[in-house]
Amino acid sequence: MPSNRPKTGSPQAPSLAARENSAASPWRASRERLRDREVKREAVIRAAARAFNRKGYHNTSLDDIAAALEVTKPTVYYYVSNKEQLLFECFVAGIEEIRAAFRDTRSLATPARERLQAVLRHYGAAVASEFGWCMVRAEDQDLSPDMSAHIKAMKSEIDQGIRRLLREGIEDGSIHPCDPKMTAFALAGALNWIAHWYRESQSMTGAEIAEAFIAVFDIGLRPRPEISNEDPTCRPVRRQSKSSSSRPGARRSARSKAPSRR
Amino acid sequence: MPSNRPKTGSPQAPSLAARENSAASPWRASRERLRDREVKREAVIRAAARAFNRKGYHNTSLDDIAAALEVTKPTVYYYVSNKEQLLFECFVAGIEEIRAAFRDTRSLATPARERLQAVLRHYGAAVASEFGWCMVRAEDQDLSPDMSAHIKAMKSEIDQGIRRLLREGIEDGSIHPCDPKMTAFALAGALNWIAHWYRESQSMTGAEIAEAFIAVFDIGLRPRPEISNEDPTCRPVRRQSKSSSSRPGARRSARSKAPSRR
DNA sequence: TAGAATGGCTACTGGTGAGTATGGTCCACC
DNA sequence: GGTGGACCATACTCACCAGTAGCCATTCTA
Repeated sequence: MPSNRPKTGSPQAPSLAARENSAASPWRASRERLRDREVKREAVIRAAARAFNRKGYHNTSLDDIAAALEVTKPTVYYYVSNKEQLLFECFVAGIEEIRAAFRDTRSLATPARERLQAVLRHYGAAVASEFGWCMVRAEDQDLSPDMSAHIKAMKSEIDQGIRRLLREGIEDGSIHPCDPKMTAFALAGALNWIAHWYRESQSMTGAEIAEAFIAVFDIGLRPRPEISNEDPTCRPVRRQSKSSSSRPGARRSARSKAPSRR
Repeated sequence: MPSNRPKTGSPQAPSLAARENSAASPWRASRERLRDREVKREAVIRAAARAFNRKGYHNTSLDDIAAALEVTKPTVYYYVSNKEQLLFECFVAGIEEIRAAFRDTRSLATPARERLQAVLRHYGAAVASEFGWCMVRAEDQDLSPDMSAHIKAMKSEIDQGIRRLLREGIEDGSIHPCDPKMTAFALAGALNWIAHWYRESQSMTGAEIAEAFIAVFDIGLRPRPEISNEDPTCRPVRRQSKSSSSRPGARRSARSKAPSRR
């Protein structure tokens, strides 16, 4: 195995994405004697994620990232070794969420379809998160073979996890027989794509989008005589601000004004 | 409206993607007195698409593209005005396929669900084509506001087309009531994502992948008592080379030990 | 209080790649 | 047999940006 495999910062840390989302530069706090290298390092990574998200990896210079933090480029290099590593760390921060989702559901005793849905909800939330762009778009071509291999392995792990849940669901009867491989591709693709169009300004959260997608995948397009429009799983997604009338086809009963949890 | 909207080369040409796929440089032919500016221009665009596809937009220099054609950079600039336009042209070449699919199906008298499926089949083929990467990945951030707006408009047109088919399907009863917006996102996302993982070496064509996805979307994950496993729509996807027998549906096929490519 | 970390800055290097100035060659047509 | 234009190459310019050298200030430690 390669001796210089990329360091993941603190691999066992609870997850960068999970922390509270302070947009302010911690350098100000540093001046107030509060210094914590790890906090700053994470701020660098988070700033990078935001910049990549907004302008793309190649259109973001380390000067941009430094400027966002009100420091200079060498300061950024004080916390990360290079730009590539920055992308890698963002990727890891994003995917860690999904891996956690798999760990959490593994112990549940529910049918596989429900466990799969729980995973997909987390998946959607992760993709719509600050690190979603990096997780989804980190390209082989932009990374060294080492890191590329790492990323590929982690992606494959997620893919295999979904396939496994599908197989289990087919076995326990909670999922209609299908080709696990292609189905996993379709599910992951739909969710990954969220990173391409989702902006935080959107009226829905990532989990809500995932919920809507799950409904689509669950029911399917072909009419289901056994499920009425009243079924809550095919309710229209709720919208917060704009055209509140989402006029979903059919009677109107389907509206049901999804009880706004949260 | 902006005076300098990007020229699309020959907008009414049958579609660049449709032509035969000659990998050879036409400059050799040129030496043999056969000169056709348009043919060369398309060769440039196709070479660009191939390079973008393989290495990404930012990792591809115009020198690379020129080298692939056995010419020099100024020659490339003789046919296109800049790199950005190259990306734009590739995008247009890809999306034109999908627009054609909508035009073709518009006249059909079949239920909307079938028309939608026809469109999605074309969609999948287009995304897996040489120009798929460019179509799917052309980023706002890499393009001038002008071109970005153009691309956004074309993408929106496709999106709206899918939503319309969904609404029609809900109305004519061929599609189970759903939220057209989110469903369109899910469908398009799954198909778009093909561009991220598909390589021509794959054993399936784009249309075959689309077919498999359609089956997933059509039936849904939740078990359907009214559809047996024998139903052809939930057959495992056929593969060409390896297990050549398409061995449709049925018991053990569900496992299908998805031949771990590579 | 020396001196060692620590954290940050200014000011650079070196490479890459988009785009161009200029000029040569071949052909068509007069 | 010369002239103009289409086509393509050599050989640049210029800007941007990743990454670094070296120095300064502050804080911690002995």
